[in-house]
Amino acid sequence: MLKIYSTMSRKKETFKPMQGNRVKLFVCGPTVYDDSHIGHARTYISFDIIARYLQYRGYSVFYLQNITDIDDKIINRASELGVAPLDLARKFEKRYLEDMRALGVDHVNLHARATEHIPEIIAQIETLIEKGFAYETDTGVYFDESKFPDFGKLSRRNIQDLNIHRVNPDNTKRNPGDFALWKKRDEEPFWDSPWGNGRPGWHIEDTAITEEYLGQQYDIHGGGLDLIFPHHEAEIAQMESVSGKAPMVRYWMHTGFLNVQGEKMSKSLGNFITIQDMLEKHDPETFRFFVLSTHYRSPIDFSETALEQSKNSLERIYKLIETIDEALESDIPQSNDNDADLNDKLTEIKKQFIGAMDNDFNTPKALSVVFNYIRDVNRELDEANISKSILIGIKNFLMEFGAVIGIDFKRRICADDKTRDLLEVIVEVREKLREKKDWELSDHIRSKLKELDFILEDK
RNA sequence: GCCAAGGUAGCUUAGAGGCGAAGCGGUGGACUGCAGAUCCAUUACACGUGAGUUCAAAUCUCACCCUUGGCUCCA
Repeated sequence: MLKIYSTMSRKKETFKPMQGNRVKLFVCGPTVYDDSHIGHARTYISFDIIARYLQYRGYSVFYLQNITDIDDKIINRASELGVAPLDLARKFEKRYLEDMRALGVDHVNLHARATEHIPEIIAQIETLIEKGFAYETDTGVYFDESKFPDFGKLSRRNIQDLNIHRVNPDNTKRNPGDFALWKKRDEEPFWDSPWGNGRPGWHIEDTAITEEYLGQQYDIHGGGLDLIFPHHEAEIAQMESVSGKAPMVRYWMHTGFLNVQGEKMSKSLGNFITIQDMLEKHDPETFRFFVLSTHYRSPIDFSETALEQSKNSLERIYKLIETIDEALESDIPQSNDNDADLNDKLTEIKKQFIGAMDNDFNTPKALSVVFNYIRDVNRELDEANISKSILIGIKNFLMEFGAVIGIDFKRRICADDKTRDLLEVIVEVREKLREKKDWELSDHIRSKLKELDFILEDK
């Protein structure tokens, strides 16, 4: 039975989709004004694994993500660079999508741009005005926080506290905490609206997009911890006011922050790492493993040593797959007396794996289950007490596990055909030397190959 | 100030009243010409401090110490 921790209740709740086994999942996408960083990667890998696991458990998942391609940050950055805001947004959207592909994050079914949903945004704002939740001033249209008493229910704050902290109150607003639905602007880019030229506020694009594709109520809404307030709070206020229905979503899921060597990642500290920077030094698989070795809600600390540990741990799984493949090509028996026991064991491990993941996607626990099993399998292999039929079952399980965490354990071979042929020749020659017990020269070849990043291991 | 999350072996992380965790790393052994991988053993009487509840506390309660984060730019 799958349980999901919901930020709304601050408890693990039994997961039950609104509609049979269909899961409607929305995760807040990036504002595309700069390259994505490894914190984004953490969040989107986490939700990628969550979507994958839901599918593994038999749910039919529709995973929707917005692209915020109109926003003050985009406009500011574009004017610094002297380019058109929408051109800048397209450029970074493209880079974002490339980064995600490189990381194996590929379970989003639909990306929806804010600027392609202006009519839906305007319609929602009109409804909010009609229902008395929003009002127009000289500078824009604002959501009237005082009309939505539930404001703050997700972040557990009260409106009084919030009003103290408002930094630059727009003095046309009724309450300091009221937030913009529509900003009246005559500078590009702007769209025509019932309130004149302008552009949407920050929060409205998500509710317009989710209402369009998922409806007024849906199953899971995800994002980084930093979005709880004010972004998700504003979304709830907008959507529940528009629809008159609550809750807007049944499960609110938030990922913890990624820190760099114990500190928050920020440009001023000089520890800001983009996904592209990170991928120059590390495999995407290593980074995915690093992400899933910590629970998605906990903070995770990025460091070179942590990545090194992840790389080495991951190696253990690759190694076992290789060993199994070799065993399958050898002349071990198709089946033996030990099969029944080992089959039971495998069934038990699968159960434990599902048990771990069903507990709010506890990937570290799932890993420990898998690693425990790997040691057992290695022992059986060492004792040569295992049949082909069992090995096939084990390999299938490992590959299935890989599919859930988004890592293909079939090792990628990067070398081209010619290089591979050349390596074959070298290995063959070295084998001859070893037959002649010319250890000095064969060790020399092995160490030279290692300098070129080819690891040669004798049986 | 207000609100969170956390302090578990050398490192990274799970667990959340009884059955002593997983990986990485170190050391020793088996195997190997050597190395690597693998296995075994060990590092390891693990749970921030002090009190309390309990037959039983890493887990519950209280106090305290420390760390990090949020408080309308944020994944």
